[in-house]
Amino acid sequence: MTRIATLSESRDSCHNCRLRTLCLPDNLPKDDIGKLEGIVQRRKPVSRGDYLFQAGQRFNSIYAVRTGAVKTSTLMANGDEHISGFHLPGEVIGLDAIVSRDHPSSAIALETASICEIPYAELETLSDHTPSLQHRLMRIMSRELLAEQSTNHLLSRRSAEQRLAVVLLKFSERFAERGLSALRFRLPMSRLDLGNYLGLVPETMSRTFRRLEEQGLVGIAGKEIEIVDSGAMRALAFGAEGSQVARA
Amino acid sequence: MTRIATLSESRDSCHNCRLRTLCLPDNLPKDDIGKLEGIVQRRKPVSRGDYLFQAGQRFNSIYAVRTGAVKTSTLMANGDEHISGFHLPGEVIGLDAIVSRDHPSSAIALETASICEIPYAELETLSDHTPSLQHRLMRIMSRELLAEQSTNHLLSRRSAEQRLAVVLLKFSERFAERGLSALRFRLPMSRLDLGNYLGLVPETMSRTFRRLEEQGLVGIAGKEIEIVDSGAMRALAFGAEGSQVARA
DNA sequence: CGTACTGTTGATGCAATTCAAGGTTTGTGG
DNA sequence: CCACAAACCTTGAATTGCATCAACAGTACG
Repeated sequence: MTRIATLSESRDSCHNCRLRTLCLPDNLPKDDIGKLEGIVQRRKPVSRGDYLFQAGQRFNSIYAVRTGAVKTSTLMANGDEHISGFHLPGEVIGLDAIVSRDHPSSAIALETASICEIPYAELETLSDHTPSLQHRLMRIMSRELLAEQSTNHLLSRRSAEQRLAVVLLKFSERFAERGLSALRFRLPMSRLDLGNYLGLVPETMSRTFRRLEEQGLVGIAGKEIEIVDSGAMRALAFGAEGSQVARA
Repeated sequence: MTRIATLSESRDSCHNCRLRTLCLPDNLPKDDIGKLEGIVQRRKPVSRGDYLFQAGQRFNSIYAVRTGAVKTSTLMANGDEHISGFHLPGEVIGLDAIVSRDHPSSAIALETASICEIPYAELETLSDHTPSLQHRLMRIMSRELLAEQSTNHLLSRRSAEQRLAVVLLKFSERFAERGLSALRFRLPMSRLDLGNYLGLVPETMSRTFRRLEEQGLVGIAGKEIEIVDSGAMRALAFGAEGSQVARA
């Protein structure tokens, strides 16, 4: 039951993973983390453009991002790609496949990434008699649901400037949660991909980035982003007047 | 363990509920349905406009729609309502609140509705030693995730006509799943609400409905909808050369 | 060290919003 | 059952924000 950690296990273990508070192990008792570790497979790093899985492929595992970044996308009837999300370290991918036999979307590495694979059958068996893990899974699903809702929200009747402001602030938050700077970061995806996600064409992305820069809200250098006036950004992103933090 | 069903229990029980294959009891062994029934609270019907719960309120229960229809919505920073979904009999509401202590959105009856309330703490305790229920919950969450994704998809770069066609076809499907006609049905929400959900202004809704009717795709009489040419509807909704994106 | 991908800029067109006003349905109390 | 208010829905005209088209400049990389 209690496994003796070898040196290499220790370096890679969920116990010591910097991301454990975001990922599956959060709130699990030490014993249960050990059990989880028993079924997690750490695969060799994937490179930019590699598929973790493809749409239509049989669902076997869910995946947790350890380093790097991943996008998930579906192919629409006319052959166009629709990007449904970007996934940073600590996030779990593939949960939308549990209900059917097959993955509804593809997952593609945006840059070199290391990934943990968790075979779902084994995870299910383990959680059958591990309430803490079960509760954690429900909470993660609920979190994903919230994230999707907020994306809906984002796409519904907002201007290009607002969409970009919202998404930049959201990335800022997500980087901060991972111990990185909230004010200076590097977007892992192309403008094309970000535009696709936001429902905007690349030309509009370019012009909108420029407008935010001209207004002194952000600094842009390729994929490097600096949030210059986060108050004004928040005001632009969420509603007409005043940054939302202004009210008690 | 095995409960003797009284007459009134029998009429209202999950065992006999017409919706059990859509709702929580699906795929559960008889015994486990019995256990589930032990914690389900059937409340007196709510009327149009009544809240099941309000955004910000403490999360205690999830809710299943038995009859009628419900919308969920959030209030945006500027005071506007944003409708995040419409819920028909057999669907479960409130799953987005599991991760936090509070409901992120409000649930409001669109018409007289009867609702089953399931206290979440009890559901969690029960599922701790009821794998079938646990698996069912995960599958329902996964289904919700898919539904949200398809809403994102819908809002991302599609014309008003396409959005309306997609949403009408989706309602058609959902009514059919519930044993109602797929070709003639009554939308439970106002055009205002449907427009809000689709990210369209009421004027646009009105014009778009009319255009679909003029093209002979649907028949419209207030909230009564008839799908006249479902092939053409599908072509418009998911099809190749609708209006916007026609490339090689 | 060129080929393909990604990003930028300007000119033009169009779909959906906005503004304005009138019509219709729904619900409520007398 | 009617009267009346409050929603809800429709129609037309003017406006605008984003897409499209076209051309070109970086940049990444085999």
